[in-house]
Amino acid sequence: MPELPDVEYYRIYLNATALHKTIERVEVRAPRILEEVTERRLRSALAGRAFASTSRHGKYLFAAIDGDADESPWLVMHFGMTGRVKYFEDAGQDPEHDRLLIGFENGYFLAFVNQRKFGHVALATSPEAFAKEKGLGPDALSVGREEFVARLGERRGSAKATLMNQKVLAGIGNIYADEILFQAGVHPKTPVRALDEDTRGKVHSVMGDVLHTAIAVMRRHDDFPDSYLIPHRHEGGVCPLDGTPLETVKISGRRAYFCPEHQSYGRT
DNA sequence: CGTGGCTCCTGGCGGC
DNA sequence: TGCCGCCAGGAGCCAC
Repeated sequence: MPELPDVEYYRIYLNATALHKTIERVEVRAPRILEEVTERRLRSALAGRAFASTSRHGKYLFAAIDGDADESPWLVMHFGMTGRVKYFEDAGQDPEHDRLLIGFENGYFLAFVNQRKFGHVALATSPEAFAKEKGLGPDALSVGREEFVARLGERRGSAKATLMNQKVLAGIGNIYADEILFQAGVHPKTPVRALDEDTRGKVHSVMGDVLHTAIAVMRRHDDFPDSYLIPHRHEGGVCPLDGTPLETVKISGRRAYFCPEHQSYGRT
């Protein structure tokens, strides 16, 4: 699940559950999720401290660690293709695929759940420094139209591959790239260079609408509007506008769903 | 710089 | 039922 809207929802969830609670225990259940940090170091960075606030950049979730901060006062989480965070009280509620368990003094726990183990947990100096080191582009939710249009301008690849390139723009993955291009009326294989400025601006505004809507849908534990491509994004799915059968094509090794009637190359 | 292939993992599904 | 290959909301690495 974890593209920008999902991670933003997890961030809000952490704010509502795991802040300002002293950490007592840290248990790494799947060492391979640790990125450039040992269990020992993670434990010493967290034990006796508490999370003070959260932040997000693209698909990365950050939690600030309070106390006399050492050099790496931020916990970093990335979920890969599967995952979430879960706050719970009884050990019996420990979710499946719990790869990192943080126990608080109040008896509650926070689990980093990551079925496929493609996720990572790390420590960082700051979200900004981390994003810079990873070469991440600006966050898709806060990038302005000017910058968005300018960043696309330097590119040669397809619209979908470019939207999913975290170095161009951080936060968009396979599902939301499809949704954004559907709503913007752009065929996923359209070379970015073939998009005129109006169309790029349209993609930018649609992107903002889609991301905000997706976050709201998650907070309400609701479903996407039927006018969205997402509910129809499956084998045999049809365009919500007029029932045209959706088609698929591989881009960057991922399957792109699109409507052959409403998504075109060039102008829309 | 771009794309496609392969890889890391786990699990669900369809086909035989 | 059992086994097998394929696919899944990510991304790094490599060859071309």
